[in-house]
Amino acid sequence: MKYHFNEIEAKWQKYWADNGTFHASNTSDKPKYYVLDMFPYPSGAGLHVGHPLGYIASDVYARYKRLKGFNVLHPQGYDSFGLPAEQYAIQTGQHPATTTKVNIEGGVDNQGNVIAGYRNQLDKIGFSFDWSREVRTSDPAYYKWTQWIFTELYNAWYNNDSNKAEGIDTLVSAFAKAGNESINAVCDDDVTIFTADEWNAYTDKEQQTILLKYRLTYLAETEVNWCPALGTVLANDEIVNGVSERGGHPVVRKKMTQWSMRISAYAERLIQGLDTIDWSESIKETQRNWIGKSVGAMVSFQLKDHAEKIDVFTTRPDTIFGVSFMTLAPEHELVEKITTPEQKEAVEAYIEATSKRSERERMADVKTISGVFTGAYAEHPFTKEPVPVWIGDYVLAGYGTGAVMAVPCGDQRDYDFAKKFDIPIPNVFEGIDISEEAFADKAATVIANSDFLNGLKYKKAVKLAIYELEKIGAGTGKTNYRLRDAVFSRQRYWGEPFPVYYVDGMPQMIALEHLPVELPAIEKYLPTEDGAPPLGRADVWSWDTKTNTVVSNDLISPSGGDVQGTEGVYPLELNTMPGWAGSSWYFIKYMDNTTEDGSVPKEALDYWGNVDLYIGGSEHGTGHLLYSRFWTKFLHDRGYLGIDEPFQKMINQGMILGTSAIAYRISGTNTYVSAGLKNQHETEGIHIDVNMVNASDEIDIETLKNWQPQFKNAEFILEEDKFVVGREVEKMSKRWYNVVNPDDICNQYGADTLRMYEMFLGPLEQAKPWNTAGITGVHNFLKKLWRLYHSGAEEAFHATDTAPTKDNLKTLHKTIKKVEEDIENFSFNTSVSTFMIAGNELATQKCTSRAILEPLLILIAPYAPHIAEELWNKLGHTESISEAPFPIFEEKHLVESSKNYPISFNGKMKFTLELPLDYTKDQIEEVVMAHEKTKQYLGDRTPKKVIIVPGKIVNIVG
RNA sequence: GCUCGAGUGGUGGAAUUGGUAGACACGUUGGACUUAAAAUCCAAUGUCCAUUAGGACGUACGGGUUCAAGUCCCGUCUCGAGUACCA
Repeated sequence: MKYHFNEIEAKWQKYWADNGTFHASNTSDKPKYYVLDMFPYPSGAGLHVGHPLGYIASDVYARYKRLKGFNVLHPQGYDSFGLPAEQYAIQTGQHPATTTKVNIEGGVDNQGNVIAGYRNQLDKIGFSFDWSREVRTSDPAYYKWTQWIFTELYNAWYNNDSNKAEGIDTLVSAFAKAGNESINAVCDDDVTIFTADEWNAYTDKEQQTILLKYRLTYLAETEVNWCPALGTVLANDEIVNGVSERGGHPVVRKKMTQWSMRISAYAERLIQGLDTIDWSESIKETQRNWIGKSVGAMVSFQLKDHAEKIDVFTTRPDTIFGVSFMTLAPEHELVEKITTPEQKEAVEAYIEATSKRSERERMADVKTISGVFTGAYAEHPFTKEPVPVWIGDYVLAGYGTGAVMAVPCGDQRDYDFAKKFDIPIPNVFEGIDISEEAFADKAATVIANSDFLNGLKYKKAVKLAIYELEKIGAGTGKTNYRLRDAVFSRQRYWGEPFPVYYVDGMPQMIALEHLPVELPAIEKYLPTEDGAPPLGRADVWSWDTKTNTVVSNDLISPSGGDVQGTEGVYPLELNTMPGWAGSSWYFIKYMDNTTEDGSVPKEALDYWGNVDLYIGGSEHGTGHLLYSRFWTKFLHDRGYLGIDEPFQKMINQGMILGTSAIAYRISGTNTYVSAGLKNQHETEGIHIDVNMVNASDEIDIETLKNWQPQFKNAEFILEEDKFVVGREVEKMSKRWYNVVNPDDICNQYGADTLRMYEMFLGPLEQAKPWNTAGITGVHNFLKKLWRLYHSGAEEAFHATDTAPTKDNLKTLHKTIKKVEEDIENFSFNTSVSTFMIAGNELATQKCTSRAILEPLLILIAPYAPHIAEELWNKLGHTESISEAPFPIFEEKHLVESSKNYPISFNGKMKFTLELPLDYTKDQIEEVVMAHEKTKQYLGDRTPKKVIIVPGKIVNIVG
């Protein structure tokens, strides 16, 4: 009987769906295990073979954990809000909800494109997902809770004393009792001190304005990254090398009133938490860099002839006596005020010139040193000497205070600046030559020429400097973080609407019982003519506070302006939330998707806890993975979650690259040469579709001629009657014609082959090229496996109750041991090899024993579940193989009585010798030395030494 | 520039604690079966020298430690990823 994988796979996929085989229960005596994939954005292009790699790995692990007796939660869903659907909507006029649905469920869009649908593609691969828990972030039932979390963040502040987020009401009552002086909160820099009496005398609007400076999500005019091409603002992590991550469009700085998330409040806990989770060191390092913690001091320099002080942050307060000038960012607010009339022209010209340079130019051009003297002087806090104040664009407005105390002897940038403008470079290091470059080695620092710091090493000097600064009121120890608050508004349509309306310009939250606030219908998915976001086009987009519903804008008081809302109807927020909003908590929603109101009951939260294993790409290192951790910690603080970290262990799968096929065309002609002949001509490489090329890199000329018109009348120079193409490894992309569709692979070889081959390609975390040619190896293995169970007459199913032989048992148990170790270490590629070896050995042994064939199937089931189910069923089982227990390894079957010792001479293996394992060193030496081959290799030399490691090796030295 | 990771046959890769380098596959070559092809099966396959027996070399490069190094140490080169005036 032949291995009809298509029939078998369809049959078992249907069985799993019909029987709810992989439905996870929220109550179980078994230990829980939560395996999660980063959910996909359902794009119209569908999946290529690179996408399911991580899903296959997590599926193997999930299935393995089930066999090991765990209650496994393995859900899947869609991150279905986002830019591509909206861009497509702008182009085609289709509602993004429609195209998103087609992209997930399959169908034909109104452009006539046939879309396979993510769900259909995923189903073909045979994943053990519990689809009853599916989430879609664009589903109102889902984003209701995204909106709710937003309101919770709004109604919270961060108390540094308790080191957690608290309800805003505790802050309000503290203000009413004692003002804000003793409040130790994370808040905006510009809050002023007020007393309880002052607070109580403020109008409601004044109070609300102050509270916005404390809330964990807040409305503020901030300088944002505006991308004109996309018509929206972007978060820092959405910008790569000064251009937008999506599309590569230029980004400019612009002041706008936007919602922000006070993630900076969690900077320290986000760093500390990394020590408690099992993630790769590289991604932890990425997060640490992004958060950018630096410990140092704030120092104030009093300006001469001005009341203001310049505050600077420094990590080297120990070098304070080395300060010979200060530099402000050109955008610094004091620049205008302190510039002297003589310098005014030069300063203004400089500011003008730098503001014209884009972020990108500034980054590309680090070498050029530029700056201008303001004419102003500050006073050194200790020496009282005048310190000239310069401006320079090497100081960034966005980091620290936008000003630095320049210590040219200890900082290369300050050094270069001082050299260029002939500013003195006082040396504050003992025994260090600074005539060539600055000296920045903290460990080797001994301070000199620095009054009370003389002779001290780095650590002590820092401590003493801070102590003295505090004593004279000129500074204090401070830890600074690079992490900025995250802008949370997007001027887009296809995102979560904010549950916010405005009364007299002040934001008001819509209560949970009235959520979700659903996206309104609009005509066109573009900004309005006067520049408002797309939601500005909605006619029914106002909040009626009497009915708590969204109503027509016409119901806002017709007089408009300041007296809006006289009817209790107010305008709703026009921005939507960013792409990362929905993905910041989706792993929680999977824990229960059955409740009427969509809430996740506490029992489910407590039972599943955090994700035990998270698999996904490392490209989300500074976005999704940071925001999810932030929201988890926040929800933890507010008592909604018991866990403090969302993802306990994470594995980042490597990218699967395409192996492009290149045909070589002789330059200036329409003649193509086979790859072996290309060096005889001047040629250019033309990408051709990899799906037309066979395993030997040959292509049929007729196929190529029919592929694209340009080949129709082309000439071909063959070698040995064959036309061979070149190969190149590059990113899998339509552009290079190297995309391989998993559906095609499933049809031609089967899902089990696809699954095993993806695992066989190489280590999970490593980037590796896909080459369909190699798939026959894995496919042949599955065919061999099938024959192992069909050894009867006419290849009918055949399994016997005969006792297994010693060799059978040895093969089986060796396999159990290796496969179990491999899965635990996520070394899936080596376990596929192990199966092949086991298959080959058992075939050689002509094993038909049920006692071997049954456990073998269980081992293979996580990798090739369909064939395993089919054979398991044929063996007489009525339950799914996923209910079976994982076989137990027994050492006794592997115990050997002898070892094939390698015999080396001076470390080089020359021959092997089979010897009993219970031989002592002396016995081994005796046999080896007496062996004729030893004498042959030794010749007339006398061995100096014989190294014997029993059970391992013999090495004869001499 | 800095941080991290990686360099092993024609190709993907294996070697988990220093102990037989190249498992398992792909590809290639030869053979069996077949009218033929496909499928299947068998054998060979790191490089070089040699008719064989066998020998030499070999894990990016140069050193070192060790009886023994792909593995440990020092230096160099190349590639990839992240980050980039962070005070």
